[in-house]
Amino acid sequence: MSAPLHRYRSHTCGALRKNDDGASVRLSGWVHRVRDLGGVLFIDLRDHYGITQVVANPTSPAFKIAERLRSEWCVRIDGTVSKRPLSTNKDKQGEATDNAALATGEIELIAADIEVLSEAKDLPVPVFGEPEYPEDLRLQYRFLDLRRETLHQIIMTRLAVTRSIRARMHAAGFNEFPTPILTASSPEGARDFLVPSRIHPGKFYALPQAPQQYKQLLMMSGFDRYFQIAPCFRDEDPRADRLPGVFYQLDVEMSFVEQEDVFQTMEPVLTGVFEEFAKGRPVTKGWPRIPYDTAIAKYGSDKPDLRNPIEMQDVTEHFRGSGFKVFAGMIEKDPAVRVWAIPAPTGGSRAFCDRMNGWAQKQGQPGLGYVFWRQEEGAAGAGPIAKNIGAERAGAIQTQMGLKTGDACFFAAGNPDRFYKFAGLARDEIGRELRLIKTGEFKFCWIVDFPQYEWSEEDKKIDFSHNPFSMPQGGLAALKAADTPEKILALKAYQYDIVCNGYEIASGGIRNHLPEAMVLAFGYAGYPADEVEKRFGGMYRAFQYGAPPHGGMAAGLERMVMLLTDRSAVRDVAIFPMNQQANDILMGAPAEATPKQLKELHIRLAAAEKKA
RNA sequence: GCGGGAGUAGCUCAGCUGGUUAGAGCGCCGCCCUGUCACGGCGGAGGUCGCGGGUUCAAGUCCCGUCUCUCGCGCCA
Repeated sequence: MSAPLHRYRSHTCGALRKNDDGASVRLSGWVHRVRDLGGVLFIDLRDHYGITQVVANPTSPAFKIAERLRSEWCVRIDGTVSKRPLSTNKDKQGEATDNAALATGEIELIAADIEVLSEAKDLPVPVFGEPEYPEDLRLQYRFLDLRRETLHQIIMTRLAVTRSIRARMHAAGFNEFPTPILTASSPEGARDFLVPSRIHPGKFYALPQAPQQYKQLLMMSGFDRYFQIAPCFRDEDPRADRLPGVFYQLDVEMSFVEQEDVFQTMEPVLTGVFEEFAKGRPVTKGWPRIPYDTAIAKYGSDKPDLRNPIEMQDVTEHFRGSGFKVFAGMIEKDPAVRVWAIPAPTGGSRAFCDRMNGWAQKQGQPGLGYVFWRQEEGAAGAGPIAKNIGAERAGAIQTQMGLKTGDACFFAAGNPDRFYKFAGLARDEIGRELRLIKTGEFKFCWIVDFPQYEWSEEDKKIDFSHNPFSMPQGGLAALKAADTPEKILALKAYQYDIVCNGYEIASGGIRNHLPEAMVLAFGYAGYPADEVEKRFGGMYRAFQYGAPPHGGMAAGLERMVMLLTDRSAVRDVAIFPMNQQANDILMGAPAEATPKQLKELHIRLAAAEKKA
């Protein structure tokens, strides 16, 4: 030990072990916790790498300084490593998160000298422990929140996931391309964040909602396989699974591929990433491909949680002309009306059925009809619907659904276009209430064959249902053959989602790369050819010069990390998230601009004009 | 834009059909304590009950308005 000590540390707080016994070392870190016993004082010293217990004895000059230390002061401590004399803290079964066994638990540092590097005020949010703290306070003091063990580890997991994705994508022959952040507004989709131009008065850049057009242009440019962990900016209201402002996507595009090629390439990448970070939790091998229509019919959702075993069935025929006048009347009046049966294994009690009925009313529905089967009535079942439809129909439903005594079945009737969502919600609720959803695993599927178009009730016109850049199945020929609104609405797209545990984690498609097909496709949605050329000028032009068939997908990074780290909100896995009002309350954004800035940008605010 | 929930000490929350000086735990401060690791013991400070108005002899509590946060719907190609 003849070399001079480093100014701040010879080791990290996670490094020392019992074979370092007797060594003179220097540590720097934060005061995690102080336990002052009067005659002896313990400091848990923490840095990124771990925690080391420091002991200050009253005979040491360090003792006086140690008595002053408070939580989260930043200090440098010199001392001698010592095997712990009595109890160690290595194998302890830690209950509290902060008190899990320490890797350094067999040693401690006998303090000889302590230097206070910087003091900390009283903490608005504690770093020690995991108490509930309001989110706005945590966001305002994000730097303190990030020091906390759990959040610190979540962020490290996020970084590791990102690293793993990059390695796997590179190994699969992809290259990572950065794409512009200041770009043109895209007329479809979410609201843009706009950036005013100083050089061009009255004109605006837009932050990309996704690098969609750039990645397609890279395919036109002959690069073959693109990926990027790309920031995406969308000015929409957030949700628990949707970040306000910015989120990151694993964005992928490949040339000369069909849908199956994208599946074969990406499924192993994502399965690999999930298995790497799942900590033993099972991950679906060989993801089922579920057509969109099937998903709606069986699960009432295009992002079904497959951990929930409930599968719905169509039982319309059992209610047609039945004594249950509400449903029978609906079926009579509108041929599109279907009746969903939502089986509820083990849900066969009046109390449970009533509870579900109450739940449906809270959702704004008139109720949720049901039949439940118990010993007394046999197949005839019990409950108001059972009485109305009679024993024969009730028995037929029981047979079709494969239900046993002690089970129940709920019924939702309506036009599928609008009503499937409620059936899906009921399926979720029943699964949750009956604890049928197996936690601790990752159930993946592909949702395929999305419709290319849908009828927009609001605009009274046909519109793209998902991605306008997707190629319809059957390509140009199918587009040309769709000469009626019915045929247009029946077109399926090479468009797919990856769903895991009820979350849409990726979305993609095979793109429409033919200018003629693009004009046709947009035309059906009401966009004239000259507008397509104007709005998507760069891409439309590129399509004229030998566009390769191509396709890809984009996967939400935060959603994947959220699932892997068992969080229920994507905000937990973002490093510096904004709050639900899209405020960055740590940095104070958005903020007012100075008059000088506004003038340079040729912006006059209505409020300022009023004052003037 | 719409609907649900919340707002009482720095934090988590209690506070009954309106009724004397608004409480507890954690945190903070002080004192005691030589083997703790959620250390322990004793004491203390700390409140415009989100804000504004109203009803009442009396409002944390009831009514109206408003603000903030949060969850969901709309929206999210």
